[in-house]
Amino acid sequence: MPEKIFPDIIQKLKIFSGVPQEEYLPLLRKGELGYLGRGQHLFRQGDEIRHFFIVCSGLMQLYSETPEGREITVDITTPGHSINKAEILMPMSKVHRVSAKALEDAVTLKFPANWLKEVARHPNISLNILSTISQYAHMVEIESEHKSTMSAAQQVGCFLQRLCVMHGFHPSGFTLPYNKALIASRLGMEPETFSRALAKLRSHGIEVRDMQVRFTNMDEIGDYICGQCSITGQCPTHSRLESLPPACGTRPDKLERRLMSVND
Amino acid sequence: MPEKIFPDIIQKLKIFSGVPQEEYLPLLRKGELGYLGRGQHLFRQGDEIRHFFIVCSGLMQLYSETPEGREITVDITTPGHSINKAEILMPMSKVHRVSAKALEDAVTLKFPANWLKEVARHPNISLNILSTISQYAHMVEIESEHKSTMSAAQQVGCFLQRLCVMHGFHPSGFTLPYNKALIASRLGMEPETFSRALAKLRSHGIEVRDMQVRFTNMDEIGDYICGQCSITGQCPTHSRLESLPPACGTRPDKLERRLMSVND
DNA sequence: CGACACTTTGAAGACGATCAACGCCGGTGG
DNA sequence: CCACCGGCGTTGATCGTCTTCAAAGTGTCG
Repeated sequence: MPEKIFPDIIQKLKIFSGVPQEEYLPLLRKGELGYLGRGQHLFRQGDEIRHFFIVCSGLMQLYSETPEGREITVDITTPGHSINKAEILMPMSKVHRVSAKALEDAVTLKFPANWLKEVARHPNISLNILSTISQYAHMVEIESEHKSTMSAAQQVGCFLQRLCVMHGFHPSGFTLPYNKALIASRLGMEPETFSRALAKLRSHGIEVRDMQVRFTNMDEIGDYICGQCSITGQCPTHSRLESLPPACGTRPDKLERRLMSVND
Repeated sequence: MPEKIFPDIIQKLKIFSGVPQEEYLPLLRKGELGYLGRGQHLFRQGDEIRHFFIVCSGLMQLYSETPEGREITVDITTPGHSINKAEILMPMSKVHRVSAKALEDAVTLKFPANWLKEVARHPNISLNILSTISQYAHMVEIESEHKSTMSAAQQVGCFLQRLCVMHGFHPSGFTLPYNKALIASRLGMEPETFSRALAKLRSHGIEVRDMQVRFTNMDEIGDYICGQCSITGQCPTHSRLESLPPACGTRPDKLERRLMSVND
């Protein structure tokens, strides 16, 4: 009876949003609760894909390792999110491309892979899954873009703001939900670079001391995060942070090309 | 009657695979043919999302522009692929995040956005859409990872091999389907960097002269492209290219950490 | 032939990764 | 209670890679 143990989580599952409880509770009950200690793995890169998971409590880190031992954090999931949708629904992948590790004691609901394929035949649920995968793809695309266009400081600034929005924190003061080394790895940079980025951001209205984050210049933080960056409204990052020395200066010829392309 | 004009394309549409023709042809006929000259836009960054497209002929470039006029190529679609699935199925995005431009004269089938939402209620079609979006997300994720772990030369090598597989080219000699500047932009690097990367690759069994690509060392090119890189089989890139000077040397402490983590 | 787009090559500079060292803290054990 | 240790974060110095700027080579097309 997972809905008895984690009522708040279970009621807000995105993949079941809009589906009546009496319809999806029986489906959910087919899941098996699993308990993980901090540092334990849910699965590892290279393991066969057998299960679909919903995280009920605890943070999970999805990461991949290069042959040389470099570790890249692909995603960090919070309770209520699911793991493995995309891999299971992609016909030709049989093996996990990433490892999943508990960053703290965690509880998961585990389903056989086929369960998801069955459930996905349900039109409403299928649309929900489509929507979350699309959203994820969107986010990855944007971050990838940022990686080639923004300096480390800009990326960090953008990330902190997204963090604030997505977790519903208060911009004038919140605590980082995980440590800095992890965030750095999540952003594909070294801890040293991350640290130096924070230093640069202080003069731009983003203050981080220990684990405490504070955005000043609140007037610029409006509806939060633009289409460029993630969701809706105006983007404080792209306006505020552009005064940071950009990763690379603008090449005038590109600017010209852009202006010329207006009238084609 | 699009199926009369582009029979080969229409019969191989991924979103309809496994669905009987008599079922999807009526749906397809609701589409409207559109003709684009080279350089014309299908839509632009910031436009409202109104349509779903299937490319029937011609290459389309999806790209986004930063405020400074830098142009990032997000994707290049070949005939038979669709454009806009993810954006339409993501509830909160109302506006295109990227522009779509014809790289050559092109023909598209155009559907109202709602058409896709309707069609997606069809269980088979919905699974097909899920699968293609998952695959796309997967690819973006991998390339993003590559961006932080591989040198420019390694990325280019990896890309060329994927190109060869995905387009079904013969590894011992094929022609680049689009120019080098475009590939560079696709990989998020400058044309100069791309050019220098090709020079480095020559001593590693990948020869590119003008638009002609030739892989030597064929014995290493097996089933092509590993789970790390994209699809199935063995990955020539990760084995062959690791003798290239890596982007950054391996840090022994990380290697140790990795070896230690084997027994937890 | 000359204009133009594309590619290549060289030289300089900027940025991030790396290496090393230090400060800070919480926990452990004497 | 204090000394020691390991994990974490910061800072400084150095180095490699990619970007940038500049210039020259190649090809196509009018």
